[in-house]
Amino acid sequence: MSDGKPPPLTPAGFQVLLALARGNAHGYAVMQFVDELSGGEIQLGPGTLYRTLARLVADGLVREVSADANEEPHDSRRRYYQLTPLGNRAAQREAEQLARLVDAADGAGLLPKRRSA
Amino acid sequence: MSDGKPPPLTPAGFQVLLALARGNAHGYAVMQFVDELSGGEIQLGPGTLYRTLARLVADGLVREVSADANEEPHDSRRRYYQLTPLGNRAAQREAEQLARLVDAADGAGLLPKRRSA
DNA sequence: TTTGTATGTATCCAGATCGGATATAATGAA
DNA sequence: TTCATTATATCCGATCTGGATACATACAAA
Repeated sequence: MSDGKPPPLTPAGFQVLLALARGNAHGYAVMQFVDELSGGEIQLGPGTLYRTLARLVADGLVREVSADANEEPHDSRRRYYQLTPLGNRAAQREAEQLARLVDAADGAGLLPKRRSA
Repeated sequence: MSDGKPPPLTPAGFQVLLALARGNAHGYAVMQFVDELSGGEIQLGPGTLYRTLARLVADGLVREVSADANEEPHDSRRRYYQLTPLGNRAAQREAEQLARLVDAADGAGLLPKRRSA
């Protein structure tokens, strides 16, 4: 089985998993998603991106899949990736961890007007 | 001035700033706070902790202060730290960044029952 | 056809960061 | 005195990152 408990995530690793949680994507699209979501403040860069993808595949959190056919012109360079069940659980764990952090930040008055109600 | 825009934060750096946002504290207390907040899943360890504190001080995000006198027995080993205004802004920025990430994770269905309403 | 630009993946390197071990010392209780 | 806990500090190997570089395909324009 590729199951058990997921290995610890790096910050870049979570960014990639989060992008893939919205649907299968190829590397370059992941890069753009991260850039847009952060308003340009976080950028992966090719080095970190493809290295991270390779590690996630090696750890069983992500797998490569053939183009979903619903893609338009079919660009032969693209390599698509998909979350595995293990990767999904890892992303959930990390998201909950981050949510706890955000709650604490909110409680410390670091956020404008959040979930205080 | 120590102002301008705050330098980028490392994950460990934010953990420390978040702990200090709740009030001045000494290093060991910061370590325990991080451990408890994460339910034991994140541990700083002395190496990362004191190295990070030194860097934050060097960057002007944190300053050392004398024991607040409201402390009980007065342990001469303890060194207390306090957020600077710059450090507070850096923590705010990072907290907002993380909140955006958590929102995205929620939108992708990675969180149990969050702010979806 | 040729040229040029954007897209897409991949690897390499120097520097930054981290976890854990180790060292040292003061505190407080037995 | 003895001992475990608290507290700070430094060192080392391993990991992670950003940016440069390289290379190839797609596509539009000339």
